[in-house]
Amino acid sequence: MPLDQLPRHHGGADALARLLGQALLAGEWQPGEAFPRELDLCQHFDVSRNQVRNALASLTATGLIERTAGRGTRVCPISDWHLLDPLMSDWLAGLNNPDPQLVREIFAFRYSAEPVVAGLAASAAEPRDIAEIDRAFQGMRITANAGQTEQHVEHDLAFHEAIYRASHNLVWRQMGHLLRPSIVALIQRSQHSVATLDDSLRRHGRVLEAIRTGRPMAAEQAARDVLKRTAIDLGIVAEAIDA
Amino acid sequence: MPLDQLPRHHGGADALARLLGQALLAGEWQPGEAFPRELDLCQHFDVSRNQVRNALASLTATGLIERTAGRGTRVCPISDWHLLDPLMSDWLAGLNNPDPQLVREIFAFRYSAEPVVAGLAASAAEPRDIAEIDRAFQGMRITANAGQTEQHVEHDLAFHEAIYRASHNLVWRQMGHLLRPSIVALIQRSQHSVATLDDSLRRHGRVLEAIRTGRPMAAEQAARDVLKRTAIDLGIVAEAIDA
DNA sequence: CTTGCCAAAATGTCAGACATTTAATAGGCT
DNA sequence: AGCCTATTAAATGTCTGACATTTTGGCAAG
Repeated sequence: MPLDQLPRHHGGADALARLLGQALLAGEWQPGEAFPRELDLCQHFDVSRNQVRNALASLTATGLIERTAGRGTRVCPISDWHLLDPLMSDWLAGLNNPDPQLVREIFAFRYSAEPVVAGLAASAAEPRDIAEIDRAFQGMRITANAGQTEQHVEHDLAFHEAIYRASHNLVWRQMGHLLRPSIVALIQRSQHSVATLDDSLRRHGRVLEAIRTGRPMAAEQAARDVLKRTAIDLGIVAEAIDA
Repeated sequence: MPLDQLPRHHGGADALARLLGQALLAGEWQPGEAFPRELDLCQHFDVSRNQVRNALASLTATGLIERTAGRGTRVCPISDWHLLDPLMSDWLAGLNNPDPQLVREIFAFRYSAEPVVAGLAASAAEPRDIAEIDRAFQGMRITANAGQTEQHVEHDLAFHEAIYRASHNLVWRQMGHLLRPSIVALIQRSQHSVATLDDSLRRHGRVLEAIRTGRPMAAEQAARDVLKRTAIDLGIVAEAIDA
């Protein structure tokens, strides 16, 4: 609501869309509330109406706002947000402190979906896919120490995304986008001790092994185990539920 | 590629985006191929450059095309398409003869995902959700004869969408959009005899019952059975694999 | 109290000129 | 001949101002 509290921006319409989108994702406006008018945005950010309109078009496309001629611009309820839009995932991943509720929802999705995806991957993966997963895994191993969390996270991401790709299904592959916000939230919340990193690595390894040997059931279970570890690190569940 | 073969359109930029989007989905252009220039589109459809640019912006947002200044507009490969974008689902559902490959991919996704969703629904559904599913089911029952396929399909859609909603997960709910193209393709391909309709109805009923009584495992299995029936009707697998 | 009309305010649209980026091309130098 | 560079052409991107359309609310007449 307080437009004045938003920072100035640098860059084109995409940067503006990102700024406004992230403000909306952070809950700066309540659903149903009115969004600032075009001309106010022009004035505040000192950009042309063109750029504002382009940015607002992106926000409309992601279901964050709804615009009608004469009425104005209103903020949509969370249930209307297109969480699967890659743009949205990108904005979410760049958010400093995403809504915990949202993080939990996305994680709950992963917890139910990723075992299935791993199972499909175990059935459908070709040597090239396995090589890609393996490369990401080796990357995780090498960077599994305190000073390289940045690179470790990238390899972690690549690992999971490669599994989605290995499912060889167009729809599942699209969902790989959701991984980035989920995993980025992970590092922002958890302090990876050496012990948990080692444990996490071992569990990832079991997923890789199950996919490599083509055992869907084992892959499902292994993926579930990885996510149990992740749930603990995210602070979603208390420690020590599983073995 | 042959721009001249596209029909004239009536309506605004949204209608134009729909027209072009469906042409792309129908495979009128090969991936990597060049897309007509803005001014050519303006001339051919006799609309302003604004409308063309808005339409092309939608196509860009759905990952169908990629635009770069100076270079032009090129068609993206299928793997880049945002199949989960509601706009895309809408266009797909309105397509007369969608790419069989695409239909199969979407169905394969549903076959792996929907049992999980039904299981979640069995765990999380509240009375209101169950009432909604039940209402859709009764609608299917009433319209289960030859002359009312139109309404029957709508109730069928409502049934499955209600289950996605009953999962009470923001991400899964978004995926309900994919149902429409999938189910619309179903009626275009299969001639519902009275016997298959009755069978399909019985299987849907078992899903409802499992969700109502809160049995996730049973719901998973029942959902799988519904989709096996659907696979036969879609011509994806031969008859009579299951009981 | 209701109805109808008008005015204000917001988004949507148009037209034209201009800016920027990219690719191809022609030309000159070694 | 071959390579490097400057120029040109062609496409998308941007800006600006005016105008159109839709919605809402208020005001006045019935």
